[in-house]
Amino acid sequence: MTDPAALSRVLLGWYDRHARALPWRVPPGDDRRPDPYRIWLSEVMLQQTTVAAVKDYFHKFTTRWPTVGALAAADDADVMAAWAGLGYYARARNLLKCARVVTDDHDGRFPEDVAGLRALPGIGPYTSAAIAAIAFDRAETVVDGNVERVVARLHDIHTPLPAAKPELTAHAADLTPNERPGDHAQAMMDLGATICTPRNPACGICPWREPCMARARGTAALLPRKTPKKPKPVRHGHLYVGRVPEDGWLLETRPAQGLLGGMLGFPGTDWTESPAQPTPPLPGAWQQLPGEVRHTFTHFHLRLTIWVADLDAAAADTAAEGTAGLHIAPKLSPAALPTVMRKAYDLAAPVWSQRSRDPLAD
DNA sequence: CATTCGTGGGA
DNA sequence: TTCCCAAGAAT
Repeated sequence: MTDPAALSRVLLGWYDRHARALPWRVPPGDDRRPDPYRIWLSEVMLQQTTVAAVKDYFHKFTTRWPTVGALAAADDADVMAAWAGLGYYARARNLLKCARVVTDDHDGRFPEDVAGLRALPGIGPYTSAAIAAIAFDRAETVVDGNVERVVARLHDIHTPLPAAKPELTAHAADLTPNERPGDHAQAMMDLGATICTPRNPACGICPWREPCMARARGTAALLPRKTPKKPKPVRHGHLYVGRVPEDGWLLETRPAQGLLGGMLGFPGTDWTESPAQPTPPLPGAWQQLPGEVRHTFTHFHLRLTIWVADLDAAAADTAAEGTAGLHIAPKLSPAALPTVMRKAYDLAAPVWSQRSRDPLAD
């Protein structure tokens, strides 16, 4: 059974019985069409992100912004704050750009073809095919990490990624049916997520256990091969958590480009491999906290020294005006911070709650 | 083609 | 502790 049509038929049969229930999914057999806005939003959130991590954010976004038009009208800072903690913040910036293009230039409706979708901010080869297939039932081929793994095993392909990508894509395209292409795409990803997993694949209950070449040769768990990744260097920096009476905080909105771009955070030094000199963002009685904040990004480990100070409101306000993005916020919701900044908050905040219990402490 | 860009959970 | 990785896109 290596006929692609037969393979897809078997896969769809499995999907009809085992499709995962997901907040953005219309179950197989349900005649309703998915809402393209919800499919787009979920696919962007799911880029390099687990279903478990996405669920609460998806609910929060669709409740607060039920339509693409509502999202397009949102304030940038509100969307960035709502995305805080999910990571890859360029996605949130592009999400807003895309919502505004769709609203302003496409009459509030998403393009239904891959080319039109692909032209939108934050929508690449994977996401354009996913939206076209799932939301509009186009016979497009979706290739994500799951599909790469499933196809590499089905055909026992040992070429390492990313060099193997074209070959894997060709095989995936061969499997794509003209009937129910959206369900086929989701079935491929469900199979990879629940059966054909990276480690300990459950080959014994796989609907493709018979045709799978890697299972026959005992190589499934070794695939797909990947070129080794470079080690992560350690970077160091200083971060300054300043408080202003009564409930104010010294914060910065980071530049729109680069790491944590557009996100709220505490000011500090650059993060470099050789430890930098402490350099406060403005004058004050800065005190170094014991310990440090450790955080790992995609391509480096970070160790931050945290400094705290009580600042004079008027002086801080004046001084902050001299630096782009720096400002005094009347209050702070830690949930609006990216995780590395929330770690700094968690380390620094007890300093003041301790002082309020014991005013004589200094 | 290589690099940049987050985070949390699991082995 | 450390490593891997998860429905990738932009440059």
